[in-house]
Amino acid sequence: MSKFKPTIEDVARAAGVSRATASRVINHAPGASAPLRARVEAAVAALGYRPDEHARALASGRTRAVDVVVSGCDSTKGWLGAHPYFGRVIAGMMPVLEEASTQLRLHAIGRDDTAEAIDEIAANASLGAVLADATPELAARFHRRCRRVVSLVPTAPMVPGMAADNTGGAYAAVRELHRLGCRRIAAIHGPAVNPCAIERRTGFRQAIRELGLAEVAADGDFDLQGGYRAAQQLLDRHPEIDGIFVACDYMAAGAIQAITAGGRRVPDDVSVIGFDDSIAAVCTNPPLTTMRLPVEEMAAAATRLLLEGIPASAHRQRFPVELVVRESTRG
Amino acid sequence: MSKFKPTIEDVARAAGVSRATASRVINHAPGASAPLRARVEAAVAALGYRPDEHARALASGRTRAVDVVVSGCDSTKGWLGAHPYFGRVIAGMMPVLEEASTQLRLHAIGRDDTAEAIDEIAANASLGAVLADATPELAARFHRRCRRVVSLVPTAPMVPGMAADNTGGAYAAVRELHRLGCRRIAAIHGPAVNPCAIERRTGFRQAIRELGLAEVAADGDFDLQGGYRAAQQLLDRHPEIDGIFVACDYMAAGAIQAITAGGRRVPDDVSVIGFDDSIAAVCTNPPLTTMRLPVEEMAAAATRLLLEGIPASAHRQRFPVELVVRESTRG
DNA sequence: CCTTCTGCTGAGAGCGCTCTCTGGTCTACC
DNA sequence: GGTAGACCAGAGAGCGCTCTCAGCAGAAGG
Repeated sequence: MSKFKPTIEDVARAAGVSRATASRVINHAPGASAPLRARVEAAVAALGYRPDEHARALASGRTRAVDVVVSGCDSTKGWLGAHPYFGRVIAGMMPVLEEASTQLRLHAIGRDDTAEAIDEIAANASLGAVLADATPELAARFHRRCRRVVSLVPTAPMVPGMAADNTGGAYAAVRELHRLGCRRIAAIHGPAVNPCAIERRTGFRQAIRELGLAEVAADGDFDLQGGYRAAQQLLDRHPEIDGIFVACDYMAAGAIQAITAGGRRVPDDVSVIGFDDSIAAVCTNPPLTTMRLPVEEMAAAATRLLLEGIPASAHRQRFPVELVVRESTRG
Repeated sequence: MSKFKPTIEDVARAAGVSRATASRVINHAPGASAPLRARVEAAVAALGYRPDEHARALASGRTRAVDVVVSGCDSTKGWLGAHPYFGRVIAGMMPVLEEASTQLRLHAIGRDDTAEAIDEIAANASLGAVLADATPELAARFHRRCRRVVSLVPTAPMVPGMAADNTGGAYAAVRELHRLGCRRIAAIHGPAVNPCAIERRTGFRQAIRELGLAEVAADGDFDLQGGYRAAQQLLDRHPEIDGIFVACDYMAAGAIQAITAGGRRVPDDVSVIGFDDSIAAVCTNPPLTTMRLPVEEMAAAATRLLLEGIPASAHRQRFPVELVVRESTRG
């Protein structure tokens, strides 16, 4: 209720020490004797003192804050709100930040005004930025400008990244469909420019080639409608298809709708494997067998890297992608 | 590339004016002549100057930042990451903040350490906080401590809120089911303590009573498994059910799975109406008819309120909830 | 007993900005 | 011509904090 906000000056006075000593105690810095330490701590508790982040940042040049950057917000309508991916990124970062009592600042930037946006983020030096879905070019630009940047999608080798094994995941998905007896396996790929989509495409191709199957594929846009249309088109042209690998659960949800709308059953007639293991995977009917993208783990690792300071060495960590069996593949 | 970060001092020097004048120009404050204004603006552009947020906040006592608070993060596993609601809140706020060049800080707080969390947020005075899912008690505590707070869920009358017409929405959903011919209408409600769930329950009851139908209902926990179990139990005990109102899309996805797993068809045997119009609604099979919660609009309005300063009058704005017809209700 | 070293502590100078307050110029009006 | 008023510019005092540096003990060593 009381409007009064105590400053470190107040704490120092209450404890009968100087501002410098109070600061030392509050920041757990060495060079303060036990008795004074205790006095200051008592004063902090008594006054309910909380350091002012801004003053601290100004004086020290460091900020207890991490930026999360979501790009491509204008191009895909409702991208940020609709796609389950971003919630997972944040959910993965939050506990790590919590523990380090660091703030999370969210930035949504469009395709065009990136320079402006980068400047803005760079201007308020945070501990660094997590790039949730940046293109390799954007990531490189960011890296050049800010240094402390970690990307969550595959990007140029010089910028640190936590990337999932998309290629291996797609490869494993196809092998799984094949193991279950599928012999006419098609793919619904993501946007041709998306780095993750590219890797998943590569993994799919590799598996198909190794298995000696014909490559049948259509493109979606990582959204539901795209999945629906692609599945429709695929089944239309290749009615013999008995398994579909879809590069993203959200598209897979659309694909399942298209398949059943076309009078076929999932998984009896067509098995479907998605990618991500997002909320979309559990909402479909039947629930989706999918390749789990460890988004939370990746985001947490990226955050830790930022918090600890990026070593010159650590670049491009790979995370395994695992099969999660549900009911869209025949048992 | 250049590590040099120009300060307002540099701008002033380059423009040949004092720091005060430079500040006036940069902040679009009155009291600077056109020629000087032009010189300062040129200097800003030439140097690539960006005001330091921290210094500005420290000096002025105001921050261009808005907090978003997500509570109940520890109680429900993966709540933040899994539930589509939060992404929509952020998506709604982002454009408004963008325009006002204001930052978005995200806070996830648990059920227990709320006092600590409130203090922390209050300490770094932002423009205010948007409470995404706070209980009425938490909202009241926040309001007492910070003043500038807007809740997105129904709450105590003294704390400003943007709330959807949950009651009316649930009422309308039941009327719609009835209009389509359903005569044995059941409900799957949300948690008994959740304010939104309570309102939806009220709306459901009111409609059922007016229609002279028997009240049949089960409880879920706003999650998929809860919806599944509730639907299973409902159909088990009341096989004659031909329509279900589910208080949240995510639960409805589970309900649809349970209904079809039990050998009935949606919508031929049982019509289902959800609530929210979240991503879950489009991923189900068939896609879900639902009551659209205008989350983005509510979040945007809340943000605007914070940005403009909350007038003493404006409390408890209500947003209409609209029917979105898809395929889980018989045509 | 004096010097050197170590370990605490406090004084004070900023960090980059805002904002009040003073002073100075220019127009308007008596 | 003198005074009031309006308007504009700059000086300077902070905002709350960090961090360097100097000072002053007391311990150790000669």
